[in-house]
Amino acid sequence: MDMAHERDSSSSEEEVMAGDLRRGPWTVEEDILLVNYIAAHGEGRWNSLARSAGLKRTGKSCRLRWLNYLRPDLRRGSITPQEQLLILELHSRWGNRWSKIAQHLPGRTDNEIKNYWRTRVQKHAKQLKCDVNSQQFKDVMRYLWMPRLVERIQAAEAAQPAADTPLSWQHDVLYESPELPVDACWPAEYDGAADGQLPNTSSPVPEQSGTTTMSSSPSTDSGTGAQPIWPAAVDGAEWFTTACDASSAAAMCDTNQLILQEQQQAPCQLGEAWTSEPLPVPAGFAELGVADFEIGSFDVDSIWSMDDLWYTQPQFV
DNA sequence: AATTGCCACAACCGCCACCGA
DNA sequence: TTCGGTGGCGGTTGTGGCAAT
Repeated sequence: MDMAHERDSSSSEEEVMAGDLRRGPWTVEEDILLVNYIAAHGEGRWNSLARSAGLKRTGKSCRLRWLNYLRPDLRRGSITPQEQLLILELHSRWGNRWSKIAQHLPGRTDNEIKNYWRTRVQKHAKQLKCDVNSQQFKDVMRYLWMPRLVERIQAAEAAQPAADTPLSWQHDVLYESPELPVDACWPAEYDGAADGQLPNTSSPVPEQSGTTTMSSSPSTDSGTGAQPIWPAAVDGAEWFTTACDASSAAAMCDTNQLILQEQQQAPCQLGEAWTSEPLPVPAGFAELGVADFEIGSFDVDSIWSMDDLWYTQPQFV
């Protein structure tokens, strides 16, 4: 959306004046002022920047406008399936830590991700009549939406193979994550994974020692602390290995591995192809008709209620 | 054609942490 | 140690666009 740029700067009647400060939508002139000033003087010291640039805005407003809209490295356009998948995964790990999640989606802002979550994901949770943070909804994401997203990604990549696929940058942002020191968390089996080669899937991921910053990341979404979203029977990295690509799977394995170790669980086992050994998807999941969080793809009338799902497959919860 | 309701997104608000004086 | 300024973050609200009626 480009409301501010489409806005007639003279239509200021809805803009609120608070003292000498302007509020409401930004005008083209204000944007130009801000961009030019930052180009000449750089970011930071937002309050003084606002005054020096001649903007009748608060420093906060300038900062937000720059970070969320004017920054040149912003990635415009709708959230891709790859990004959706990453958001789901990272949110399952960190909860509503939007800025933290945004750090792993180049060009996306925390505001954008937050809006995506609220407008798409929470909407579907509401349609399913369950809490977005409930285990039920997380299972729907895990067993239904995320595999479907992966299928879409795979199909798109098969149709248009590229040297630097979206999943490659997804790997990059996870692999290069400052919280995931390479030496500490990137198993030797994954050497070359970034080039699209499959890891040595016959070897389990080496045991990791110590804790990481992951352990201190509070999870605000479930109240259960950091929980790997993957089922215990089949680890998430497996799931991701064959369903996505090797590099992303390895990165996912790394992060999940760290969490799993904290919980004294078995290390993730790479190798069994999720696509050849599918997860025991509960009966009814496949018929839900829920592809992803794209607008319009969700026909609430065609799906079962969450109660139906779990009452018919209670052993799967 | 007009109205209504929903959706997505930009922007704001309140709180908090950090930092320097 | 205290305090004010600043910036970051998550939650919430306001608004334009658009589809449905």
